[in-house]
Amino acid sequence: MELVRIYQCFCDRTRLRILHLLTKSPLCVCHFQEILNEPQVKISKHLSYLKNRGMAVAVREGNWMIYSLPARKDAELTRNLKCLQDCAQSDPVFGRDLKQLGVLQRSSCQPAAIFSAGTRGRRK
Amino acid sequence: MELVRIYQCFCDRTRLRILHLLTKSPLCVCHFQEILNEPQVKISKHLSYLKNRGMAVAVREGNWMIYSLPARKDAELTRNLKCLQDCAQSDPVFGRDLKQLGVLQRSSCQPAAIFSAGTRGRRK
DNA sequence: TTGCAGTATTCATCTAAGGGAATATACTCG
DNA sequence: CGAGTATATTCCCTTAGATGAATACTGCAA
Repeated sequence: MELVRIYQCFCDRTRLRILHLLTKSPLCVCHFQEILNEPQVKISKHLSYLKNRGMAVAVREGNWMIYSLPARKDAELTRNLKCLQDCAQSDPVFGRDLKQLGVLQRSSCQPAAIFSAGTRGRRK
Repeated sequence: MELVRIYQCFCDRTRLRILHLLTKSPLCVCHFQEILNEPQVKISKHLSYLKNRGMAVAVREGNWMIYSLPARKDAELTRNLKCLQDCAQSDPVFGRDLKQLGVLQRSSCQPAAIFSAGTRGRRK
């Protein structure tokens, strides 16, 4: 029952915000810290949790660890991520996260891998 | 964050099977026992869990307690139940549950409320 | 090398949850 | 009423998970 593992990843508020952000862009740990305004250990552990369950992959870029969604997602995950994105539109928390994400992406330092892995975008 | 509550209900295998069955028909506790082949206490507790979180409602019909999905579901729940149904098609566990459900519905005793509340069907 | 930034891990604590045995409750029928 | 059926609850145990403080690790730059 693969599905249960997905929902286990979805069933924590912090992880849900992380996953939602990941549907938009790969991000490094410190970005999550800023956007979610949560301590480093908390973010790092939730990312580990996701990685251990195959819901996220990490690549190193210098000091940064860039997390993203797995390149190949099975149908169940794809469907549920889509559903999450739909649902997120009606919850202000996710809206605020996206807004913060925009601010960050427009700001100074950006590991190159974020853009090579994800959205096209200007380097700083 | 209403969404998290939904995923908390979804993140256990037994509950997921229960919810999936409920998308098809209201059912009483003993039906879940038979279909899922799990002990009464286990079923009963998971149903309580769902009820306490507004994911199920119960009405008494004589000795039976008939559980069903709430009549009014918000958009998030509706979307996720739909997603669950889609995903369920690719997992044999859910398929077997549905088959068992069919057997039960064709068999002898049926509390009236199951049909008044849910699928049209012949009373025994 | 040293120092530092970014990240991960360890240790400890607390709480929620899952599970089962036994018991209690609610209702029906005779 | 008493017996039986269906369901809920209590008690107990065990484990997973969430969190934070402190510490360790990793790679870069001077």
